[in-house]
Amino acid sequence: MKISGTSLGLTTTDCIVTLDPSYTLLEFDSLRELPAETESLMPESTPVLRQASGGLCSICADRATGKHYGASSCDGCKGFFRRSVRKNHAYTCRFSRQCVVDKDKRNQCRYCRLRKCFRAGMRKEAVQNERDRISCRRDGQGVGTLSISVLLQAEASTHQYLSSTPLMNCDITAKKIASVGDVFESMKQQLLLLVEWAKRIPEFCELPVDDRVALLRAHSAEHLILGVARRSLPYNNIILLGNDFIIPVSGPEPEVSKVAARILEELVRPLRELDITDSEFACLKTIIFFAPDCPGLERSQTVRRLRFQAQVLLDEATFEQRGRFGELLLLLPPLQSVAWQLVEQLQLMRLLGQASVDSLLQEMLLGENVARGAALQPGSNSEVLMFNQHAGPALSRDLLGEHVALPCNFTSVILPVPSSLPGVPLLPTQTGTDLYTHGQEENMPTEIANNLPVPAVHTCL
Amino acid sequence: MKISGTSLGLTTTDCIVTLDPSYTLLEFDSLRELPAETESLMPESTPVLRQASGGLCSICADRATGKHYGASSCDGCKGFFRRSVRKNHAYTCRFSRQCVVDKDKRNQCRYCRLRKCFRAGMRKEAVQNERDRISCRRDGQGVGTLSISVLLQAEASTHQYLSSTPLMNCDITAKKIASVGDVFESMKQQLLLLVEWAKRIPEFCELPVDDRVALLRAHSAEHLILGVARRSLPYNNIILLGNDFIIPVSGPEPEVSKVAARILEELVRPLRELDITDSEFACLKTIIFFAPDCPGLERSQTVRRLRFQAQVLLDEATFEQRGRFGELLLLLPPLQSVAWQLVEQLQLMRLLGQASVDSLLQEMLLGENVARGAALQPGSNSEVLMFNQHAGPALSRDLLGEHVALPCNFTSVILPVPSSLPGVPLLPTQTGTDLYTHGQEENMPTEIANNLPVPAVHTCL
DNA sequence: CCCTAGGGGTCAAAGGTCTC
DNA sequence: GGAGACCTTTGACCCCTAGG
Repeated sequence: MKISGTSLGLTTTDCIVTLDPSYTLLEFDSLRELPAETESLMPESTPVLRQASGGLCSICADRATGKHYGASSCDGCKGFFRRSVRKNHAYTCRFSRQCVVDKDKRNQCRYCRLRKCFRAGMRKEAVQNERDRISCRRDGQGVGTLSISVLLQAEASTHQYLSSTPLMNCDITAKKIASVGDVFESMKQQLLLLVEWAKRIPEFCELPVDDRVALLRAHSAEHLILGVARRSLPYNNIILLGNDFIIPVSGPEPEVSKVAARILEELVRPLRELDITDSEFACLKTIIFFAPDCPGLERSQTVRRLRFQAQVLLDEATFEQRGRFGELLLLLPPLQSVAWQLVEQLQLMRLLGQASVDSLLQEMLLGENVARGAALQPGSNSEVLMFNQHAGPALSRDLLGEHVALPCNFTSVILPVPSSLPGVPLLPTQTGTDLYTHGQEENMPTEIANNLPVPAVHTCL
Repeated sequence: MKISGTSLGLTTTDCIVTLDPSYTLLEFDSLRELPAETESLMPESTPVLRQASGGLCSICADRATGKHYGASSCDGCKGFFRRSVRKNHAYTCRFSRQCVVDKDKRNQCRYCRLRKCFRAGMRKEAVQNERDRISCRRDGQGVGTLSISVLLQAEASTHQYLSSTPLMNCDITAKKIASVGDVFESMKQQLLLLVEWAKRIPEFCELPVDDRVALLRAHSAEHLILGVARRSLPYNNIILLGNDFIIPVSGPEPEVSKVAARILEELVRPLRELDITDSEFACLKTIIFFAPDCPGLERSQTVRRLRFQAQVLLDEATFEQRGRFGELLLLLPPLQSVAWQLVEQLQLMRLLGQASVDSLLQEMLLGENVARGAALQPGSNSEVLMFNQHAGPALSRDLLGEHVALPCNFTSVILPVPSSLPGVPLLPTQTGTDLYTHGQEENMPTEIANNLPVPAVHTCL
């Protein structure tokens, strides 16, 4: 140490020369701090709070607040030294570098004050790097424009119907087992809520209408499954539908129970172990929703960015627990898998004539672009058989170069964000009402109704 | 008394201590792993893992004073973590949450420092409350034994055949377009390599044989796709098979090209944009491999832990780039989707009699538990039609309570870890040789051959 | 009985804040 | 923009205890 001593007063003789910015040439090594030891002799008996240390500042003889940077000093000299070193200030003495530095005159010559700081034993090495700020600027995190609060609000808005009926039948044993019709009914409700949910996300509303439709269709089955899994978290061996019906694992319908069992085992169980939070759920849903590989997407890059933002939000919401982010993302493959099985069951039931599939379900879940009430599009039978969310009609057409443009004449009817109340046909307060089949046109805003027939999803937007 | 400082500060903290709801909700005990220890178990050979040596703080690389709260760390990071958890601080990064945290800069961003504490394995549950010592709960089990170096070696061992032929035909234009037979041929090779790869992972070898078979079957199609995607990274609009044939997007076989197009678009492109590294690839493959939801798994929890270790390894390998970990994991759903389509194509081709599917392919890709040369198992036709990796025969039987025990009399022939050279029927040096069909029994180790007929996968183990 | 690892606490001296 | 009174954070250092 004492390297400064070696470079001792060599060049510092002319009075006008500015201090070397890096302070390496300073000769002030003749440290003679007098009162440094006094304080150590003093017992702690002095109850004076702050500048209790009985010493004096070895630079200006003000009351010292302790040792700073190597010298007993006051707060003023401490701050002065730190600022000088941090900003690498180069001061000049206007006189002959012999200025008096005391409590009253210490601000009259910075050059001489700094020189005295060094002489008193302050070392510039003791000044640290700038640190993080302490103050609290509560600004939301997030990379882009997506924010957790918006996502949480969107999520909350789609639950308002349920929560409005306070604690609606919390007793599971009192709930009725869902028939196939009840399941379809619930699915329709949830799909409509999904549309509502999406419309609460401004970034979604700014996409072209075709992209909006494509996104809504792309992973709707996964959203259904994810939603039902989450709703069922508090219960054991039971799936709770949105319309308050239940599906027991060992229910009457083997096809239904099969899917239910997988939901419970592969989704509910891990979700429960993770004890997923609302924020996490909101992010996960958004990640699933903004699917950049969704076929026919015009703004694929935008969607990719949105998904990126969502996954970074999730990462940030989970960083306290190592591995949690990954575990949450790793729920997506099984979710997709279960969703697939659900769609397959649907297809099968429709093929076997066991159920009439509503047009909304047909369009969103089965991926078919049907006009309401119109017949099935011809020529897609084999594709239905080997249905696959991605290889459905849309993508197949795409890959075969048979791209069929989605109807674009409905742009005018798109309501970017629901202004006040959701303008959607509402959820029934009592379950069991088929709110869509045959009864929907009347409930729709007239400007949409005028354009009938249109694919169902378009009418919801 | 010296309480002065604290008593003064009592009222001034509120603006900093913002309530972060997620902060208090984390209790998540089940997945507590300490992969931080993995590196202590492995030689220093891995160049990938920083935080390597045991004497360094895994947060800031200062000298560590021991393990604190679950991570080897210095006193500074220890104190920082305790204070942060105790006071429930919610920090904000002023930049983009990518701050470097090292000895010099660790105080520049508390958000990033705390985040790194968590990522390094610190757990807030380990911070005890004032003077009140709870159980000193030794972390006991759970030590992550998986290491990147082992995974990299396993990966390298399955490439040795290819790299032994130096730069084998780097000119793509000189390569031949694959016929359907060539594709099958390549798939078989790659599946055998997958078995070899798995056998290089000690943790895999310690699993019961039925679990090993189940894992090998579960996501084999995804491994094929992932491998081919990676192999094709350097090329444009072309899929490069393992046996050096190529599949152009606009090839003669529309069914094949369809899958190829998706591979290129949904996998090759993002992988190329990410510029995936060897370590990342190795982790990703392992994550896919250890699929805890795989039907019929006995040691499901063990597999889940292994996957957890793998995903934490990947997280650590990618932490420098924000969002990278998530983007990599988000490749898995499309990978699964493409794999599904591949399997569907296979099913279809077999149904239409366009190709004879080898028994290995049948077992591993189509999920059927067939004895070599035996006829198709009856009664699964409808299930084949709606094939689904999870809902395939095995799971269906399971769910229907028709669990068919896998043959367990082959335990004795299992070779835990390949001692020297892989003891598998080797890859042909020249392509086009069908090494499996009708010609395999002669190539197998005799003790396996004596037990014929057995499912193909068992014989490989 | 002692030793050690990893909990807990302390407080000098860094840092930052904010009004003149 | 600087000065400096005032408050927070950091981390080296030490104590304590259970498990070996």
